[in-house]
Amino acid sequence: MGMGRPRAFDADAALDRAMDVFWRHGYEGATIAQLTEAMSINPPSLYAAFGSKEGLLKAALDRYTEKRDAWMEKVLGASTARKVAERFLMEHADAQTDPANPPGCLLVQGGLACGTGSENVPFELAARRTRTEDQLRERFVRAKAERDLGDNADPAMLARYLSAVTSGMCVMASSGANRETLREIAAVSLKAFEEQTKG
Amino acid sequence: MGMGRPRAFDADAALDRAMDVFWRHGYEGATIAQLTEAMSINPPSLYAAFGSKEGLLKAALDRYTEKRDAWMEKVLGASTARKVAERFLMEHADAQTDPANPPGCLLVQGGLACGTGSENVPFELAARRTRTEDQLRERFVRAKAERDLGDNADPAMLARYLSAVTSGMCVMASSGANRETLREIAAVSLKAFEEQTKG
DNA sequence: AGATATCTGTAGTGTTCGCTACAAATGTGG
DNA sequence: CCACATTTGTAGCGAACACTACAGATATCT
Repeated sequence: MGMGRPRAFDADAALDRAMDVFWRHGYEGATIAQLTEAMSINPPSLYAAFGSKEGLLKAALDRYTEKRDAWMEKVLGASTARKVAERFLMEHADAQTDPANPPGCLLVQGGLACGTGSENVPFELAARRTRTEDQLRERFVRAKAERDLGDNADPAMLARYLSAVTSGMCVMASSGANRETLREIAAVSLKAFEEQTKG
Repeated sequence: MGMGRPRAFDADAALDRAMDVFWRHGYEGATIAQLTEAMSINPPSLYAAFGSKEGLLKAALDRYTEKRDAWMEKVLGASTARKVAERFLMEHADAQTDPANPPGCLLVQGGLACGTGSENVPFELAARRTRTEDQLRERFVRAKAERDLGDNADPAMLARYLSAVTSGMCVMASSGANRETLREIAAVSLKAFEEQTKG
């Protein structure tokens, strides 16, 4: 028994192309025609590999999360909670205005509100955003144990605050805010973070 | 010559219904069938009154902006820049979790990224968001003239910061954040605002 | 080499989309 | 009461949507 004709395209490279389309047009705004053209494959290959449009999105999100985890490891590796916050905010400002990608972040631009039948998509994106928030919170819990953060610091609230600010930066980036503007917002937010860890 | 059969529905009430659908499902996720059903009219009435789906969105946004302007007048009427920021942030936390509306804000949930042919929609929403930011900035310029804010305060940056935070709160609200959570974020942001106006 | 299993490209499928033709209905002005 | 202008409901338009049947191509395993 044979093992069948091998796949002629690289799945990860194709997912990177799909990510770009979902990022630029949102889940519902992206059409199969645009996706297959960007991925340089035909519809049957897409459906054989990923099952459905939503399956393709999930696969693209998995790949996005992989990259993001590597990035977060670097951010969370900073020596203090304050430096973690600074890296997180500043690198977000840069990433969201990186000309190599559409503006903002796939987890926000992908779709906050979707039509009937795609209700799962916003949930899926929210779950990935929550993952980042959880990683931050756990890092701040550690900082508290290490006496880097004071006893009255609230790791969950600090993580939520940083998550909210970066989500807001996504919205600004999607309407054309430049890198300098986002960095200013990040700088103000960092001061808020510092204030919050003093009290 | 006669004046024709009069319209049998109230346009403003219909727009309120349409707003809700766009808000909940986004521009692209909202279908004409859902809109007409919510508005309790038939497609020809919709097209006679608003021209197209995009025309309906713009009309709904105009109505939304009207209400928002009234709301902003109240916010901007506070006696100091700090109180303006506090009202702006706290009332946003409440409005975005008001059970009378879908979570978040129409100007964000409506669609940050859209498909080919609807590129205008994100621009339209962004323009309305910018309006709010402009109103805040002008209020802070006034506060500076009144010696309420110091000479080194940056009205444009303060306005952008508040705008970014409330946009971020929209994203959190859309994924289920409750009122208390948003108020906490607002409180942290208010401290950042205060810090920024001291330096 | 031959049998088998999977992929690929062509060419569609049925459904839903935004939108509209048309005729009946309903008001105004003369 | 009559001509006219506009709206209303029914019914359906062409186009675009996500998705797939099918046949030929290309690999593996015996």
